[in-house]
Amino acid sequence: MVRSEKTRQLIIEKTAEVFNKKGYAGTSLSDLTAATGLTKGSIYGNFKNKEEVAIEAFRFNHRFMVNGFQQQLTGKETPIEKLLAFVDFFRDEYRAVFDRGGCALLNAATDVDDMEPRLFQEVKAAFQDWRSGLADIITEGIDRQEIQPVDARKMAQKMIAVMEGSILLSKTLEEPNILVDNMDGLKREILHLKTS
Amino acid sequence: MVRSEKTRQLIIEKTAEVFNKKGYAGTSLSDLTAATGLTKGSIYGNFKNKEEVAIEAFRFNHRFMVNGFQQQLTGKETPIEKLLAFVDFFRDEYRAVFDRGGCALLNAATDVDDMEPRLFQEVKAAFQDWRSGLADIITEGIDRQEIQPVDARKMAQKMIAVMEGSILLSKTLEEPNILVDNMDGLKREILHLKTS
DNA sequence: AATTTCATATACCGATCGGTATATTTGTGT
DNA sequence: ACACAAATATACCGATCGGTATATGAAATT
Repeated sequence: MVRSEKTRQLIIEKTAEVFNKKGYAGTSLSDLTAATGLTKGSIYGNFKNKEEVAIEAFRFNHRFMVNGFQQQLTGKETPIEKLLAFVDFFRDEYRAVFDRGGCALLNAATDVDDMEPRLFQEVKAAFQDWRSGLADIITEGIDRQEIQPVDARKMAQKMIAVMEGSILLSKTLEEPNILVDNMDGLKREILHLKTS
Repeated sequence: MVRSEKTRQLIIEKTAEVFNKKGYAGTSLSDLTAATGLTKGSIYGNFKNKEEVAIEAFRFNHRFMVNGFQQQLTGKETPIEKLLAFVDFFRDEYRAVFDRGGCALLNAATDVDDMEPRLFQEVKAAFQDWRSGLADIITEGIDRQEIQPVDARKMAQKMIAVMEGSILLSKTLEEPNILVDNMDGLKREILHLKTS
């Protein structure tokens, strides 16, 4: 990796958490220089503007979560197991998520207004991908006759809503148990989908 | 109402939507003067600083939702009916909520970092009140033997999570049906709590 | 109607904002 | 060792930030 690419990655990694915690408008360029130890000149030598840094930072934060999902998914064979793995990521890794400022999708979705359309599209696409991924797993389970014939997309949307809403409430009230309890409830709901 | 008090109310009413849409850091004083048609001098004659305007704006936005709940609750007698009324507020009035920038609690909770501790405490208290209110209704239902003996607080937390998460997803994907579907699902869940 | 009081507008403050032109440094190939 | 290229730092830009002192205006008191 050439020098510039290394610096670019450093900037993304170091600023991702700041953007996630303080939001786009709330993060200034001096926040970025403070977080990276670099100067404005160096940042603008590697990025077109603040928005581009924010987009890459969001992608990094999103990838962090996707990687967490992937890790929980390793070895899981059945669709039911896979669905439970998503829920377990938040249930078991909430500390890592909270320490980084919470779910990047939740934060970015509320933070971004119409002033940053590119970032908004990123967030929207991320949610759509997540929904598709979950729906595909559910559909596979239905095809395999391991899951009752439900509306896969609707079930996926409900799961995302419970997960995101629980993160919000749990983090705001500073009560991790809310997340744990709700994730346990969601897992029970998933298990009830099994064809018995 | 004296003149100053009227102006104060005008500022709160006109800026509440701006704060809800653009967030605390994203809302500048020129946004406030533009929204009100007043000048900085007038605003600072009625408020100590920007934070104080933001706090009152949040209270206004919060009250807007509480009023909506109250309206849906009028005439509802049984605990089950009351719980359904909360869900129906979002199900049926989502357009009003979305037009104002979404749920004020959701927005403020993610928007506010540790830089605005007073505003954060407001949001936290609002969530706690909401949870208490719902839990009290559920407890009443259990006492009346109209609702199965569940953990009232946990059920309340789950309801809030589903409602908030659904608003987030529905608004971000610009698909109102997500909210409608999830609220219908939540209502079914509530009805299943009935002692049959 | 004159006076006083209180609210709003004007004009300005230093600081910081996002961004850029240019100088300096760093690493690399010869 | 030297020259070149690429990357980072310095110094600066106009604009806007949140906030304030003061002037102007409108309402209420007498």
